[in-house]
Amino acid sequence: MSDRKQQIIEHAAELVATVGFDSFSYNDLSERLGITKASLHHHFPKKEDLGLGLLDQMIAFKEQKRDELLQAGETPLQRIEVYFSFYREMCVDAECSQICPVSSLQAEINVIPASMREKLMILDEIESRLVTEILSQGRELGELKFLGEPEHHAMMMISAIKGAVQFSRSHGVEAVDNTIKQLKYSLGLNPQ
Amino acid sequence: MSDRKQQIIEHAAELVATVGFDSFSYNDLSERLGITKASLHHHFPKKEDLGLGLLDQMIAFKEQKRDELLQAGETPLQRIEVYFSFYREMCVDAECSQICPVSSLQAEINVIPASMREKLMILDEIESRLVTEILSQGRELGELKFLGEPEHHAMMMISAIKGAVQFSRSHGVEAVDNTIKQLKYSLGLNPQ
DNA sequence: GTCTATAAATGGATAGAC
DNA sequence: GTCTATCCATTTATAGAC
Repeated sequence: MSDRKQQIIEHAAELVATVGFDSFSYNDLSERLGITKASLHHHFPKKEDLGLGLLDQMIAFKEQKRDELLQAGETPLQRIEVYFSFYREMCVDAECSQICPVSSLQAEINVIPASMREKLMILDEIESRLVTEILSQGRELGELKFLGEPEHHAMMMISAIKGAVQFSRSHGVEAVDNTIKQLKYSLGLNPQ
Repeated sequence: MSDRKQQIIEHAAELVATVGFDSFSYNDLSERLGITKASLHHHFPKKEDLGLGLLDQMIAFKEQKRDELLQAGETPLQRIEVYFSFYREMCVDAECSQICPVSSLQAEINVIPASMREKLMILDEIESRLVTEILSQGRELGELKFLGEPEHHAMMMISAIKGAVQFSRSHGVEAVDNTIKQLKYSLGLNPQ
């Protein structure tokens, strides 16, 4: 992947997280990058191509993060902390309020091309499996306590944390902080 | 409010829940209602006016639902069941997959007019207070068991259920069902 | 790879007749 | 209240020169 392509995708990622896929234009990218719209079309002929390129990148990034997290010598408890803080930083870091790009694309599911929907499902799968695995291991080791299937609890936690990030746009970071706190209770933890 | 205005708002609500505020056009509405774009502009000169009209309607609807729920002779436990089923039906009912219109607008927060953002916060407040109140009463009566502040647990629950509805677009209704199941555990309930 | 120029379609919005 | 007609800006996308 050329540097330029990479650069374009990075800005596209930011725009998806702030305004959504359908609401940003090649013109927005053109201004950010200082090149013309025509040049952008050279790299990604259709907006759909750009969307797919972005999703491929997101999949690679998520797989890498997952492998880092699972191969590091950390305990399930520490892993879940890292997972939480990833989302917490999402709403603090940016100048313009960002949400999880996956949430953003899910909200636009009836607007984005079908080809993008498929890749979106892959992304979901990776995260679901990751959290499910952490929860399973955590319960086996006695570090985490919860009732029901790890897979179901993972789904609830993922929904909650992503929903909270979206909510933080009107309620501030407290929405995320409080949600994380209660999710820790749901895992039998004491959120100090 | 004239019948026509009401009718327009209803279709706008559906479009916000399916494709989002920025992604539907007066042309979409025109086709659905069988009147021209110009006629739509007569009722709502700017799209922002339509958005505000819709939000006012949503606020009124939510206040009414809240009053019904709180004044009915039901227990907190039954009320929380009604609350859950409201969101569950959201992803089953529609021909085209819908999400909570509030979630949809939150995802577009950097795109919608500032005047709409204010009304969106009011909507959030109503729901937060409602769930907080149900949880408070439920714990006092011993029907519900959870640690931490009712307000914080409410925020987590709201984020989770709305996030799950959004997730159901790629994961099916099970995302919502499983999330509800685990949320019940978090309230000390046995989700049969 | 980047540019200028331009096409074709769509979006929000207005003027004025009926 | 609804229509036709029209305006202007924006958006996606292409052709072809450098």
